[in-house]
Amino acid sequence: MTDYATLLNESGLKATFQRMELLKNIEKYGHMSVDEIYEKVMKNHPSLSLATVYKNIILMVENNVLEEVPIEGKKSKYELVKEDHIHLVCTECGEVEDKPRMPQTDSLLHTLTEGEHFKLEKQQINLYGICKKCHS
Amino acid sequence: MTDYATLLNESGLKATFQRMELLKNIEKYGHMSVDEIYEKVMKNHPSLSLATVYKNIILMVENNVLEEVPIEGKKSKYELVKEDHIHLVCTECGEVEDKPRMPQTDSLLHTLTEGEHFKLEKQQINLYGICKKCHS
DNA sequence: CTGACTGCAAACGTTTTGCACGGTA
DNA sequence: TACCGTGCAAAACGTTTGCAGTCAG
Repeated sequence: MTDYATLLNESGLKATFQRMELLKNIEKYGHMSVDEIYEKVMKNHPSLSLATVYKNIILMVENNVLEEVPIEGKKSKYELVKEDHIHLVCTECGEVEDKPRMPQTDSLLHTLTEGEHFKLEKQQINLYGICKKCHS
Repeated sequence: MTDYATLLNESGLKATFQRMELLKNIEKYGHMSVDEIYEKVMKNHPSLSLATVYKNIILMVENNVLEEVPIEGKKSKYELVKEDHIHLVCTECGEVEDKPRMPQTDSLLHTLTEGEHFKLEKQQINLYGICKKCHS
């Protein structure tokens, strides 16, 4: 789908096989922790080093290709950088689902920081609960 | 201020000196990471063990006395459980400030999960940016 | 008085680092 | 070809655990 090689190059990073595999899997599964990524990529590329995964995640976060999703009581997950959205986090199975952000939300949050001398850079909304699958 | 002994007992926990010191410091500073808590409490109680800090934070989170505040790229901070609010996180100095939550926000987020079969339990809003002090 | 809590030290898991080799541009 | 990226192993770090002694209820 996405052209990962171009994405990487435009972000100033070399397009190695390992990096493209990381991106492919993260896009496929949506949100993944470091070891989930490691396990998945290992299947097609068993010589992959966990150190490489760590180095590249840090690098791609710094270069705005990936974004960290910190989650209460669990290890952070990572997702491709995309337009602002909300996370539905299932407290049972740990799955994270994206929801589009309503425009009203945006203006509401901007209003909040106005007159606060707080230079807003980024918004992060996580809703915790039980997802469709687990709620039965 | 708050009667920590009562708070602890009502939560089913013994009111030890160490626990009350943790709570006193967390309330005083608002939001603290594990080692910030450890360092501060150590000053008045040098024999404190880091293991005790860990054990008690886990316990107090489980018993709804403390709440974890996960933050991008940093270690989680902990705060006293209180009514819903928004976090302003400074990306420069790391300080976290509370802002009261507007009622509209609440209904907006509830609306989002309606028809989603997502049983909403808890909302978490973090706004990242540069705070008053750092922005000069 | 008894079970729960503390401090210590060791164990454990996760993340980072240094280095020799290999691959991208 | 030059430099950046990879894999490996070791080191560093953060967190958890087990246990003997202590304390709150």
